[in-house]
Amino acid sequence: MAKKLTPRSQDFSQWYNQLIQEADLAEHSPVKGCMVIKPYGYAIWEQMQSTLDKMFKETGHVNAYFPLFIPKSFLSKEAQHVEGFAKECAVVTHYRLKNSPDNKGVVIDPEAKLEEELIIRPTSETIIWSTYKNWVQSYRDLPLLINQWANVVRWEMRTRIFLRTAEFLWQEGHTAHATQEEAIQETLKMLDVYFTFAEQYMALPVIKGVKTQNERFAGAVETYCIEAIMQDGKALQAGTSHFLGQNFPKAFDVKFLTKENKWEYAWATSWGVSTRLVGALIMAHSDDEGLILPPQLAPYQVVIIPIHKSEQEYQKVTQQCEAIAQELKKVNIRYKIDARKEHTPGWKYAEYELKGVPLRIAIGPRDVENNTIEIARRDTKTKQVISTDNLIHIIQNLLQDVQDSIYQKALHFRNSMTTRVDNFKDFESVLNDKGGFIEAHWDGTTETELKIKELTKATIRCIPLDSPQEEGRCVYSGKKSTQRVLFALNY
RNA sequence: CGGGAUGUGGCGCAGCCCGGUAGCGCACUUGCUUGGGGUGCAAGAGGUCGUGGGUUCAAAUCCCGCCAUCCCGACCA
Repeated sequence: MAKKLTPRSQDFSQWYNQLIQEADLAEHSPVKGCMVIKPYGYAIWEQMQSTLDKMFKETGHVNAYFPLFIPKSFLSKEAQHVEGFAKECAVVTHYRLKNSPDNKGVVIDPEAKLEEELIIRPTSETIIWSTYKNWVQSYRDLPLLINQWANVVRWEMRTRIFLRTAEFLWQEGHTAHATQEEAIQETLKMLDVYFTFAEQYMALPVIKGVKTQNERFAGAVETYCIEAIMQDGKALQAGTSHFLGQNFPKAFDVKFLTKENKWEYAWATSWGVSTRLVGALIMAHSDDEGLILPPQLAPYQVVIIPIHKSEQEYQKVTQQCEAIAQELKKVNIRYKIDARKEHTPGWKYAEYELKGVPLRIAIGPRDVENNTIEIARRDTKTKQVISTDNLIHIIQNLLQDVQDSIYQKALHFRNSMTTRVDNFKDFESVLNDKGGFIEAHWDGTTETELKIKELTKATIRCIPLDSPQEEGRCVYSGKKSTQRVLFALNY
């Protein structure tokens, strides 16, 4: 092996950065915090997109597109919201450039100053609710179930490729409902969609929970989330779903007439996941040899590599590769044949391991004669020679097996990295020595939460939805508590 | 946005302390060779030394500003 990644155990973030570079996922752009998503990285995002998009549509949502630019004044209509985002907004002030007087470039044309500055959306609640105002008049117009795929900009001080970039891609759902109950149901329904997507497609075990007041989305009444643990023991928020109450409808005056002919404000939700999920996928499953992708999201589920010496062998072997590919195609398995002559098979093995392709098929002259193939799993690095009889069935099973076993592996890891703690000394030592999720009692106050954060850098990732009621004492203050919450260091 | 480190061909690095006109490995091109775990040999091509100033006869090298990346902190998906 010529190329070696820095081992995870030695330097996790260096491993992460190198993996992204070597697997050809993304690279930095000249602007701080921005990334170029390269074709292979984007292909993973496209898999996520198409899966989620289908799930959104199955739950009754439709796509639309709202503009990138938001009038500055819109942002300030919801008090909490502006406070949350003001510090990280990019602002457009002019609409024209001109040649500089010394002819050495371009300068902003001072004549072309905008009357009202435009914010580049950090999220679209304001522009969307200002639009919904015109769309909602009667209870018959509700619910409004709209999603958009878009880019947003948040001017981050400290960036990390995929996990926190200044510009990122995401989807944001924005729904309007006639009743509070329906909006809450929608919020939870979409949380479930994210949960299913994470668990079944990303093979990523996640905890459903609700955010504390302190961690809540600016402008939300309640923020729900799914939280995952990464291989270095840090938590990552993988998706959020907000019940927005009537905050935005009131700020933007979105009212409707009920059956009883009375005016009421609509009830709102919003929910989103972003390209951050690509980072989550990398950090959850991959190893020191490279990426490990769950078959459900891998751009190629199977790579086929012909092995040959003479031209005659090449013809024979690639013909067999093509025949098998046709079978894969029939059952919608995503595949790639790499018949390039400029690289040896060994080189290609290493390459596709780096890129995390779940299954690798190698076919050589001996295989053609014997009607066999060699098939190797990326996750376990095991390989076997099997007959081409019943091949598709075996591959389908293997793909399912890889999907299941990387999920199980991640689940075992999370379980082993979840520690129940009942005093602050243990809290600190577990956090320092081991990391991961800490289940502990908390007295419910922001004051205690902030104090713990100040002392340990750990935050409350969520109050798990399925966490049982249990009498206890706050791990920090010793005050009474009825439920454990999840603490962790986080991305 | 504060503290620290770094920036030399696509990638990884040496050269900088002690100024004299840029080198190594991988990758790339061509040819032969090899091909079931990153083949081997030979010949080639490729660099505004992040960027803008300054010092100097002369700057990758010394000084200052800026930009970006990485790590730490404050902030945040």
